[in-house]
Order: sequence, then C-alpha cells, then structure tokens
Amino acid sequence: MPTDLPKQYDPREAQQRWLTFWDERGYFHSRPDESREPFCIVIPPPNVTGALHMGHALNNTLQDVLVRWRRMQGYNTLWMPGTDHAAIATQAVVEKRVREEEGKTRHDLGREELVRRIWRWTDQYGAHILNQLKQLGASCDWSRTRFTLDPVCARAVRQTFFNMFRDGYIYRGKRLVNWDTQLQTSVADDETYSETIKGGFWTFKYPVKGTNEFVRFSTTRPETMLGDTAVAVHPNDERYRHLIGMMVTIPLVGRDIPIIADGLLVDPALGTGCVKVTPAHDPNDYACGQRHRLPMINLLNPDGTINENGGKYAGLDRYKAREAVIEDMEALGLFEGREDRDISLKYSDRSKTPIEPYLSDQWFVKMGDREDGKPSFAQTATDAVTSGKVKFFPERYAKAYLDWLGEKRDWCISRQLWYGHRIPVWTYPGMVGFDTPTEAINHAKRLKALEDCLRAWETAGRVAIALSETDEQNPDLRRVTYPWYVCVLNADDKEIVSALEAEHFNQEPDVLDTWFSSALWPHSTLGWPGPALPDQPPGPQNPEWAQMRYHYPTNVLVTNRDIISLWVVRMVITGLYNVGEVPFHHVYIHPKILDAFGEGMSKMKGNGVDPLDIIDLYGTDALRFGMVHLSTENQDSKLPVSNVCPHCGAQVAVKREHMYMRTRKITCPECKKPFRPGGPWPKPDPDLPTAKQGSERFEMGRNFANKLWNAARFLLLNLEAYTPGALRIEELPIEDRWILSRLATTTAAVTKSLEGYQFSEVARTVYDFTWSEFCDWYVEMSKDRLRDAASRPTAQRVLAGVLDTILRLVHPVMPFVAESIWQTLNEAAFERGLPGPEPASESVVIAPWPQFPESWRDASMEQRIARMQELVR
RNA sequence: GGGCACUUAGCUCAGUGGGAGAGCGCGUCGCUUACACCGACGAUGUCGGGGGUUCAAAUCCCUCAGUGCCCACCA
Repeated sequence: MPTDLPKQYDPREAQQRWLTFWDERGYFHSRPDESREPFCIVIPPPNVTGALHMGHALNNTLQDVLVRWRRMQGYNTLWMPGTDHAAIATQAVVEKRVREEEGKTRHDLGREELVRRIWRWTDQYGAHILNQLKQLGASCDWSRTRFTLDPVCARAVRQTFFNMFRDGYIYRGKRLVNWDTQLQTSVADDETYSETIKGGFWTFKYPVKGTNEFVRFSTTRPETMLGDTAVAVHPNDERYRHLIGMMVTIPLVGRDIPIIADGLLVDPALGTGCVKVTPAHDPNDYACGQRHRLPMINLLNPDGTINENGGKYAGLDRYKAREAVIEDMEALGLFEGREDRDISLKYSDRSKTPIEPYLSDQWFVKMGDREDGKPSFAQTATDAVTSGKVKFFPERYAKAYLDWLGEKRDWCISRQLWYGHRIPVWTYPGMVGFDTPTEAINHAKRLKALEDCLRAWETAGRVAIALSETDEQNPDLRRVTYPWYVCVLNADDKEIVSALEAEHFNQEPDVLDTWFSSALWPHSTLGWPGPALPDQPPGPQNPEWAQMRYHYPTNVLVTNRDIISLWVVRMVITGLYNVGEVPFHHVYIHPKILDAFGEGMSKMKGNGVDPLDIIDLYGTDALRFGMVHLSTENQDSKLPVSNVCPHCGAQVAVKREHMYMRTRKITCPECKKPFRPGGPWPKPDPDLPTAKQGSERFEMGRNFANKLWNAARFLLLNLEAYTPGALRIEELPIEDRWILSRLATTTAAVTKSLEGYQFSEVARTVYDFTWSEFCDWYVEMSKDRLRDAASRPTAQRVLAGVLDTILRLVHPVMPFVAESIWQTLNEAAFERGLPGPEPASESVVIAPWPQFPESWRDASMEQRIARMQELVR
C-alpha cells in the first residue's frame, strides 16, 4: 500500500517520467488502418524564428485536448507536427544578427553563405521549439515531423506552382508593392503596421504652360513630385474646369505633364482640390495612372535612394531628397507653406523601417474570375464554406472568411529574399526587346530550337515544362517583354537547367511567400503529391495518394483569427485545387490572450509570459488547465502578468510603466530586495537577478491538480482489503446512486462540450464535479462507511470507479497528473470500474473514454440532493 | 470609415427571459488522520448609462458612452 505518497503533487517529476513512458510505448504514432476511423489534426506550424509564447501554449493545448480525447474514443488519431521556415521573418532575424555581430550585410556574405547561416539557425531553433511542444505534453506523432522546407514539402510546392502556372492561375505583373528598403524585398500588407508620426504637409504650385496661372497642391511626400506624371482635378470642379487638358511643368525636372480630370482620385472638398499624381509611388495614384494610361516613373533604387529618374537628386536618400526638393521649390518661389500634421506611416514589421510603395515585377496567384470559365479560386473557397463543407466555430468567423474572399484580391507570392522556396521559373534576361528586327528573329529562332528541345524532353518524360506568353495584368508590356517564361517542374534536373542557361535564361532570383508552402501544409505533410514523375502524375493510382487520403480531409483546424485570410483561405484553395477535397471539416478559432490592460502580448512590449516560466512555477497541467479554462467563445481573454521576486517568490504585478523594458530594476515590496523584471533581455545581468514571470490565473489549475492528487491519496489510504466486484445500481445506497448519476451527467456534459469546442465548459464541468461534489460531499460521506466492515467494500468500489472515470475525463486537459494517479491506482486496484470491474489499461492515454447508460441519470434526485446540500450550508 | 466582439463582486471571468454566480483576493475561525496548493463561515454587485418589448430583462430590441481586435483609408 503506497502510504508514502507525498501530500503535495510534484508536477516536475511526473512530467519527465510520463513523457518518456508515452514515447516508449508509441501511443502517438499513427498508421493508416482502414478498419479504424481516423481523426487527424495538422498543427499550425510555429515559425522557427523564436521561442514558444502563450499563444502557442493555448493553440497547442487545445489541439492536444481534442487529440487525446478522440484517441480515448478509439479513433486512429494523428496529430501532425512541424515548423514553418517563415522566410522573411527568419531571414530578417539572421540578417540582423550578422549585422550586429559582424557588421556585414547579406550582400557581403552572398546568397549561398547567408542561406547556409539561416539553415544553421533554423536547425537549432526548430529543434528547440519542437522540444518545447513536447514539454507541453503535445501528443503529436513526432516521427512524422515536417518542416516547410523539407524535400517533400518542396516537391509539393513545385508541383502546385507548376500546375497553377500551366492552368493560368499564376501570372507575373508589375505592381505597386510595400517595399522594405532595408531588407530590400516586398512585404505583404499583413507584414506591415502603421504608426502615427509627426510629419509635414507641404503646399506647392506648378506653373500652367501658356498661361500665368498656377495649380496649387499639397503633399506629405514632396520628393515624389520628381515622379509626377499628371495633376488631377475633379471633373465638376468649377475652379479648375478650364485647365483640364492643359499642361504644367514640374520645375525641378523640367517635365511637362497634363492636367487631367479624375473623379475617383480627387475629392474637391479636400485641400486645394488638386492632386499631384505619382503612379509609381502611391496606390491611389497608381490606380489613377492605369485609368488614364499615364507613364509610371519609378524614382527609387531598392535601397531607398533616388535613382537616375530623379535627375540631380539621384543618389540621395529619399528623405534627404525631400529636404532638397523643398529647398529648391522655395528658391523658385513655388513653395506656399508647410503645416504640421499627424501622419499615419506604414512600417515593415520585419525591419521596423518605413515602407515605400514601389513598382516592381512580382508573381501573383489570381483569385478572381477567369476568362476561360474555369472556377476562380475565390469562388471555390467561398463555396466550401457556404455549402457547409467547412464549418467555423464560433460560426461568426465564417463572415470574416467570406468577406475577405469577396474582395478577390490577387495574392502576391514572390519575395525578394534568399531563404525559402525558389520560384521554379526561368526567364529571358533581355526584357527590353531588340534593336533590329533581324536580331529579334535570330533570337526567336534559337529559342524556338530550345523550345523544341524542351518539348522533346517532355515527351520523353524527362521534364515537365510550361510556358507563359502573357503578362496578364499589363498587356502593354507584351511588346517590350520577351514573351515567355519557362516553368520547370523538376527544377533540380541539371541537364535541363544547363540547357536553359546555355540560352541565357536565368532562374528567377525570388523565393515564394512563406504562406505558399503553408497553404499546402495539410496535404503536403501527409504525402501529396507522392514520388510523382512527369509521366506518373499525382492521383489515386499513386501509392502515397491512398495513404494521404486516409487522413485527408483532416477533421479540424485549430488556429487564431488573425490568419483566417492568410492561411485558412489558402489551405482551402490549394486543397481543393490539388486534392479535390477541402483540407478540414471544422475550423475552431480560439481566443487571443491579452495582458492586464487589454493589449496583445508581444516581445517588444515585454508584457508577455513565457510558458516555460509557468510550467516551472505551476506545472504543465496547471498551464494547460488555465488555457482550457480561458477558452470561451469570446474573442479575448486578459491575463495579468506579474514578476516573481527571485528572492522571496512574491508576485509583483506588471504595470504599464514596466512595459517596453523601460524598467530595469524593481524593489520587491515584500522582501525589499531588488531584481530585474522578466522579459527578453539580451543577456543575464550579473548584478541583478532576473525575475520569472507568473500569473495568478494558473493557481487554479495547480490547486486542482493537487486536489485530485489528494483525493487519490485518500482513496489509496483506504484501499486495504480492496476486492473488485460488480455493483448493482438499484441496490446501492442513495449517496452512491447520487454520485453515479452526477458522474453520468457530468460525463455526458463534458463529451458534449468537447464535441462543440466549448473548452472552458469542459474545464469548469470537470473541476466543479470533482471538487464540489466528489470531494466535498461524496468523499466526506464515505468516511463513515469505510470504517464499517459491511459497507466498506462497496464504498471502496464506488470510490475507485468514480476516481477512475474522473481521471479519464481529466486526462485530455491534465495528462500528467492523470497518468501519475492512474499508475498508482493500477498498483492498488488494478481491476476496477463501473458498473463492473475490468483490468485497467496500462496508461490513461489509451483508456477508453467513459460513457454511461442514460438510466443512471436521475435528474429529480440530483435536484433534490442539490437543494438539500444548499440547506445544510 | 467598415466589420467583429466586449463592458456582471477589488481582479480575471461564467451566466443569455423567471433564484445574481465561480476562482483569486478580503474578514473571522479551524493543523477534525486526503489535501493550509486545505476546510468552515462571512462581507462585497441599482449586471456601463438611458429608453423600449414583456406579467417578468444581466439575458431580447433601440440608443448613447467607453474598451479591444480585424479590415480599409488618410493628395
């Protein structure tokens, strides 16, 4: 009899023990087995850029709850783990380190060396993150771990790109993109953020040719006037109507540009009513430029300096050029005034530098309607949700998904980075036509020969190629751009590559948006497209296809609402396109964790909590319980954070003034000793110990684990002479029938809550039943009965049976304490259960999920006893 | 500007048409052989303001105010 059980549950010891135990038994492995029903979740792959944060803890705890529950229900469960290469974020981090530690840029290192260093970093942090997930207790099939740059993922990326290219879903075009002048790449809208800064609002005038009139206009970016190609007024504006069609001169570059009428761009009530139009450097002006077929003059070099189109300002940084332009305009008497103004400026999230709108060549995936009548991606993704094939929990998030698709905005998939999946397209470098017709004809002949050669190889099954002749969005460019791009499916075939290179074709230097590979995650990780050769296309006849189709479509995707458009939508699109089936049936969107002031947590703010600190302070189960408990249907949950004094353990709440690492030293109000608040400090402080971070909200889970532990301890101390035996419900005393009725009701409620993703309800229901009913009432009532030899055996059996069920109900949420007690109970009462005893399974992980006959439940008795309990109190 | 939510005890949050609740914190008492990470008892709220529907509103509707998040825009 293990009477030597400690009075307090020690989570630390249990965690390591059971992680090893589960791993050795291989409970988390899954193989296709047609005789069993599958249950599959693919993990939202964490970025390899950093450590796990609270959002990961929440996201992965909830997935693990579902997976552990379904596993107990007998499903063949697969939780597919992995990490994301996060191209831009990772490259930015490594470039920053190289800059700080060696004072070098990526260009100093060169492409090969930089990529090598990023890989080194990736390997190190990827392993670290996976290890953290394991510490959380995540019951993933670790043998299947994938990384978005793995060869299988790369193959899926190439195949998808190739198919979309061939089918005309991918095109290349000149577009105005968000340009990060430090990283020298385009970044997506969602990789930018806006800040309001103090800026200027300058008013200038241009002389109207052939008159002595001027047009006055205002701008926040005077330097862009170097690239103006028109001045626009509203067509109905009486003040300017007589000027429409006349020309003005940009004095600094001496260019004449027209005055045009544009009702969309110009609001006559704002400013002077005149707008300078810089199509290459402003989104609205770009649209206007397209409407009026205006020339587009790019003013910037990739590093943010003015290029040769800026005349004498060439070479100046754009901000220096701004000052120079203002000065020169003033000297010409064309400067009218400046006022201070708060300006909302876009920044790159990766480099924290201001974004410049920049015209450049990019690759896109077309979302909207197609000329050939094939379904548009926006349409197929919309149908998946409106038809009910994909359901959102909570339902309201379907709206966010559908609204976004309604805009049918094309997806810019190229990034000017070195780390990531390189675009498998070769282009001809001579982008600007030919000087003489003969030259063009000769090139065409040679290229025709190349094309014939490629076709021959394709026919022989050597390679799959697709050619594109259009630059769909910019038909004008057809005349000056060499008409085709070659997309090569097996881009790793050296012979084909050298043949292309012999004809001076170059592979696109760009890599794909990281979301391109993430979009394929549900099927690429499961084996799509298989080891396909060009003559053996992916499809049901491919052996790996069948394996994939066992798990695909997956059952549920668990993620947060920020990436519905970035990720969820795109997985649906590629899943339908590649496999012909949606990637998941359910999408559960979980809440966002905020700090005590209602703000999102971030490294920069320093208002976050490290899940490992929580595990250290309260135990993994407490962390998990806390996460499940706060997952209500609401959008947010506040998590007040405190610094735990490293000297005395007192909790000192984090205040606003502590944020952004502004506070370096806190004096503990309890022990009066100084310490440094927790946070992402670059290195340890030799003079000041750093606090760990905690939050009172995890005490509930810690206490609950301890309560369970002690309930078990009580039972174990009273199991002497325990014998298994069947229970006849109708012959049991009322308290037994009551607790069994409550147990059956609780079990049904927990199951139902899990089915509806009501996580918080799961935690509450199990907690309340265990604490307020089983411990407070039933265990207390059993004490007398255990002393009486006649009633003792039944009391032991019911106690053991109920505790056994509680452990099963608790296990998905708090697997470690559940396993600890389960194993101990196995030693003392191996055969137990309700209503009759059965040998216990070797681990609670594989114990069957409980389910009791409806007849056990007696609602009126439950109510009667509940009333009685209230009276007693 | 558009959208989605939120506002209930000091704090964090459940409750969505008929008794205002939980955990933490607070007060008093208690080492009664599971548990002080505990137990017993207790205090604390015109359920954001206003209006309406209803026999009945924290709960449904309208409106105002505040907060957070997302999207768009800001010559």
